[in-house]
Amino acid sequence: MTKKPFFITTPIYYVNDAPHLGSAYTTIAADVLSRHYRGQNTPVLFVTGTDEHGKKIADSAAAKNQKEHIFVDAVSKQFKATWAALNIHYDTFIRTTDEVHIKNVQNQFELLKEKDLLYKGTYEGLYCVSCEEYKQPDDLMEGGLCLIHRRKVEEIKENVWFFKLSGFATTLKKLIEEGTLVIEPERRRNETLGWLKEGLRDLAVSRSKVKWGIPLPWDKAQTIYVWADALLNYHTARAQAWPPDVQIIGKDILRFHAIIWPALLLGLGLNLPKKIFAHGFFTVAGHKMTKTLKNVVDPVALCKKYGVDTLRYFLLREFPFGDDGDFSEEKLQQRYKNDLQHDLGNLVQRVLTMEEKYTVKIEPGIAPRCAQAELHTERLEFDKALIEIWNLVRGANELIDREKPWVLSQTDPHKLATVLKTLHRMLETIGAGLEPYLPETASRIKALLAGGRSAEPLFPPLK
RNA sequence: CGCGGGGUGGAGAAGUGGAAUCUCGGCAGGCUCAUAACCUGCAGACCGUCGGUUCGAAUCCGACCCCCGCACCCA
Repeated sequence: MTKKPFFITTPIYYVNDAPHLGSAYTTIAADVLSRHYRGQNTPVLFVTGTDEHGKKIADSAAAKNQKEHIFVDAVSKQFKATWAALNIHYDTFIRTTDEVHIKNVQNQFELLKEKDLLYKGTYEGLYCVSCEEYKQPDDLMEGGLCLIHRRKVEEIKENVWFFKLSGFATTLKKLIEEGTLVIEPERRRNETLGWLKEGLRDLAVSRSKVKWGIPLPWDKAQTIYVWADALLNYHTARAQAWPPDVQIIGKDILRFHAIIWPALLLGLGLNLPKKIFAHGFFTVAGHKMTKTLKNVVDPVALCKKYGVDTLRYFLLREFPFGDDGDFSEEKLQQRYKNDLQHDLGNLVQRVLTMEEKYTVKIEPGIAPRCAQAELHTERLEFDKALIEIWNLVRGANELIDREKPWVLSQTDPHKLATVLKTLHRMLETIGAGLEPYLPETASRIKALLAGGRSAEPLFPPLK
């Protein structure tokens, strides 16, 4: 019997623009987790992808004078290229324009209808004819003017299909409280329970005015609401791994994943994901990262400048996954200089140099694992896992200073060999522990320890 | 209004009843195997405010002040 793969998902990313640091953050975290499990010989299903329907995307395509499918092909490709640049090893890349996904969404909607969970109702809202979309009262200027077009929004009604979300509040609350559906960090769980306590409203799950989307099978004039379409991607990708073990999301989309998504699954009679983990957000040099501020950070550019592993390290080390934090290139450089270049890079260099200089030959061994780090990784405490590994790095540096191999080489060759062997093993442990986080560095360390030479230091000084 | 989170040395954080910890930065010293790296030590916080519980509170309780997020745009 084959073991059910450990099923990890990221959200599928909306392709109305190129990938940015935030999507990279989520995806790197998922990659680290899946590399960790693969390293334990646990089969993994790691799914990511792109969300390609909806009016915003039709608009973005139109702005470029492109057909929708041409546009989404291009951006989706860009996401794949970004993940390749970031060393992300996913198993499945789902696109919501995939034929198999469209079929699946339509089938699931048929099923919801059969189960009497959909009904036709009236959606009312403030509509801007120029934007062709509904506005929230908060999004409007005084006098009910659309911010973008400065024209008065209209109160309109349309007939759409509703999902009976309201009926699931009690069940969801129970499932979350008893821990069947785990939501982490705890504050996000509390937040979700708070929403449930306030009660749920039924959800409009079709749109009569959005053309670029999946048609409702029985009412082809309407398309399926993009979030319902998008959430079902996880089910399309399921393989033999249902349900997901961990679904990593950003805190902004908690409501969709902690409420709408499980309600849909309950409605469909499917098992719920075991855990939903909502991570925090970056500010950029203290400011919210938004397109209007033009401070959106391009992860690929950072990789080119500092190396993939530097970016992966910084993002996961700088602050706890789940908390908010701040990104700045200065901070990234600090981390590079202190942690990677000086602590780790220099340590590897000095140990290898001593082995060579004092002609001590050390056979490759089986490195003890860093169990503490692994435990933290499984809890998605990536920063703590890295701190554990760096405690080993620091420990090795301290050991060198304490034992003074350069003295031992004159006085006690036997002890010298023992000390260098200990250090060598420590580096093996460090290298292995780093594999999920810094895969490139880990394999370079491994090669160096096995006797390979390299002219290029692990982390050269920044220019 | 309400709900959720948060306010700890110059900066960023850990710490949920019992000698205030870590990293960066600053200062001083040591070492020479090493990528001007590494190691050691020092200075620096009355833990948002006020009040309470307790032998004892950053940690529990109450009030208040300030910051951030909150339903179909967004990792």
